[in-house]
Amino acid sequence: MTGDQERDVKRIEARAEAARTNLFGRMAAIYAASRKQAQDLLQVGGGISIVEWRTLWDLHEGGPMTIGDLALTQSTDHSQLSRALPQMRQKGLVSMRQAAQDGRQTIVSLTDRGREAYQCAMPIMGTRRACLGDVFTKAEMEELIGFLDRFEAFVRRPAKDILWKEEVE
Amino acid sequence: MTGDQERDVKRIEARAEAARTNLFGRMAAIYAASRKQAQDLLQVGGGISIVEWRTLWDLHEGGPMTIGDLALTQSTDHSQLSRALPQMRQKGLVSMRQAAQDGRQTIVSLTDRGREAYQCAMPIMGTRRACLGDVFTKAEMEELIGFLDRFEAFVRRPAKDILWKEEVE
DNA sequence: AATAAATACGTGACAAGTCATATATTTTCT
DNA sequence: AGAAAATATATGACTTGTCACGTATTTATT
Repeated sequence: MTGDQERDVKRIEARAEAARTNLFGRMAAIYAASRKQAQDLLQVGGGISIVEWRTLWDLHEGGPMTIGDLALTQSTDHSQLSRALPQMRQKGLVSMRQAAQDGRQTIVSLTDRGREAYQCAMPIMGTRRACLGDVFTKAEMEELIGFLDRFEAFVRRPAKDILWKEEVE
Repeated sequence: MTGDQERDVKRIEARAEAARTNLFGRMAAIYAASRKQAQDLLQVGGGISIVEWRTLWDLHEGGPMTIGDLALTQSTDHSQLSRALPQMRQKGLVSMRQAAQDGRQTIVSLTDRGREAYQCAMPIMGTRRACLGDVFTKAEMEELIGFLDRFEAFVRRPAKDILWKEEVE
């Protein structure tokens, strides 16, 4: 009974080591670290948020687009943009207008001030990508992206599929 | 002027395609999907949260440990555990007591009910890992983990390092 | 021994995601 | 044309993660 209540450092270390090879757990920690690094960098690059940076970048590269386009490009929920865009408009970074052809859509465009904000953050975020390019060769990066494609396909499977599949076997 | 205000579908599609090879952006979307899948599965496996599942699992494998041990094993902030553990104790899943050797520490242990909750969720989460094993060979998985080790080392670099490095070059 | 520094944990505030639901506008069907 | 279905966006509620700061306890220093 008492033995079960004891803290066993070796056993705990073994557990931590096992966790290192758990892809799901690793993704959580790695993404959290990646996000924090981006936030820190953007603090230097004009004090904008990650969502704002993505939006400036997408609008700069893709030109004016709807909120749905932005959500699709960023693989995120449109609600995140619904919340961020009014603030960005207030800061003068983007302009928004109802689409002429389809009144449900909102067309978002970069303003001059938005372009300035992009130019301010871009070198910093570009440096980051350049540094990442020193960590992986082109071939390795392609391989990693390929792995991630497969992993993403897996995690997008509905929970049902995963449970059913095992039942059948 | 008007041209700049037009939504250009081809250009937007090109932007979305470019985003596919952006590791940072991909990580965000993939982890979000992974988390959602885990939440859905845990809904079936006893209705526990991800933090609760991790904690049950770690305690089951690693035995009684401190809150700090749990945070380290899960590579997460201790605050997350500080919030989750009182609820878990209230549900009767874990017991907590002040460490004898060090009064600052709290030793967390699995209760019988906690073991039951683990046994309930484990088959489902185990099935998930088994299914992932069908997606990657052992060698591929090792390679992927190796890539992630390197990526993690990169995203854990302080923002300063990344900016300074480029200045020097 | 007394003080200073480090450590463990609790808690408030926030960012970035998710979903569900509501509303306005289009599109489709009869 | 009118009704029904689909779509685009807004919004509230929630989870998972971060940091900063406060307090209690332990360890180190003088």
